[in-house]
Amino acid sequence: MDLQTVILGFLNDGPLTGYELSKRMDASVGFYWHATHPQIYTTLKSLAKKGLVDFTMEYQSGAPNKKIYSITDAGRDALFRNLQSETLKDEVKIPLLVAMYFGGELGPQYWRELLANHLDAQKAVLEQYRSLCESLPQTDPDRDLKQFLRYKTLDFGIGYQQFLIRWLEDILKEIGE
Amino acid sequence: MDLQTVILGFLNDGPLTGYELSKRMDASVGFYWHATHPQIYTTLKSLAKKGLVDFTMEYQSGAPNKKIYSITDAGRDALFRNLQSETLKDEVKIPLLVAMYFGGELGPQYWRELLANHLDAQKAVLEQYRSLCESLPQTDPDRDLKQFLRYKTLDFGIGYQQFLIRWLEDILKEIGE
DNA sequence: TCGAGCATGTAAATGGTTACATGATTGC
DNA sequence: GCAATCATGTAACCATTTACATGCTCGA
Repeated sequence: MDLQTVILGFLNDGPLTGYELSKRMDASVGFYWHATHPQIYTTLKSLAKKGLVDFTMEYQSGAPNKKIYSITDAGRDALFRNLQSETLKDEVKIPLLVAMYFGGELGPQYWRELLANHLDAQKAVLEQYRSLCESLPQTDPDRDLKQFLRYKTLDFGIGYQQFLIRWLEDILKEIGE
Repeated sequence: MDLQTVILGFLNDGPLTGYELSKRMDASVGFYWHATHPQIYTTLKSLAKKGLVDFTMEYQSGAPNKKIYSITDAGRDALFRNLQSETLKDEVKIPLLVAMYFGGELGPQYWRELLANHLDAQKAVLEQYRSLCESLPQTDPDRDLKQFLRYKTLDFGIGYQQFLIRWLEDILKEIGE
């Protein structure tokens, strides 16, 4: 799985500019696959060179021009081939856990403060996910599998945040908040 | 936070070779910060150039030579400076969730099978963490904060796997296993 | 004798971040 | 007038992966 597949996935829902792609990613898949805008623009370029996407220019007077990208048939083939042929190995880097593993010497006061701040931040993220959740229709899998699976990826984010928050609260209780 | 900090963290517990470092990472911090062996060797080299670690050669007849790395005083300073000055932004890439977001068209049968396989794999990982957990002493934070925090990072792994497994089981129930 | 584990690395390529660079519009 | 948002990209650098490369020991 790579950024190319993610971008093809978005374009499979309809044409988008690089900018819109970037925004959309930040607001959905971005929570479990992040990309910056230079990365997106360069990847779109290389996808176009391979013929997996194409684009039309929209010239706007009094506003920046737009390059509207669409997926091609070859792109659609590549998308579903990639989605199925995945090793599905997660890549995870959580600096907080590294710091906890090595930073015992920083003392209980340091950890109380840092974990309390972290807890607040994670609660804010949970609220963000919950408000997203309200705008998303929940359907049953037989009716609309696609929508159901998308809903479940957001549900994952909410469940994960809830787990994280409980875990942090437990630690804070134990080291005496 | 970067690999340099992680390596300095390990060496702060005592001297190690690149190989031992690699093994140790795989069996602990590796679950939330992974590195391959070429990465470790090149990072050790650059840490040595900066004077944050040094090494002694152990020549072994009838076995490969060892380079045993130790942290220097400058390295220890850098370690605790880095641990404290972290932005703590997580980096996460979970291909399964991307595939779910874009792969609704693959059909219920495909997802039943894939998720069931994934569930088995995650249960195996949980067992692995649990057996690690048994070999790790659990102390209270006032006695040994360092050991307590290390225990909690493993506890995170166990809690996360449990959450993941429940989440997968729920979905499988809903799409009719 | 063959594979697994120990032990070290380099090289090439890819992936990703940060900084640079431009320029219009809209609302405060 | 300034900041934010829209909209595009390049360049330099750093991080990471995969493949290549070597060679010894020990147990099955």
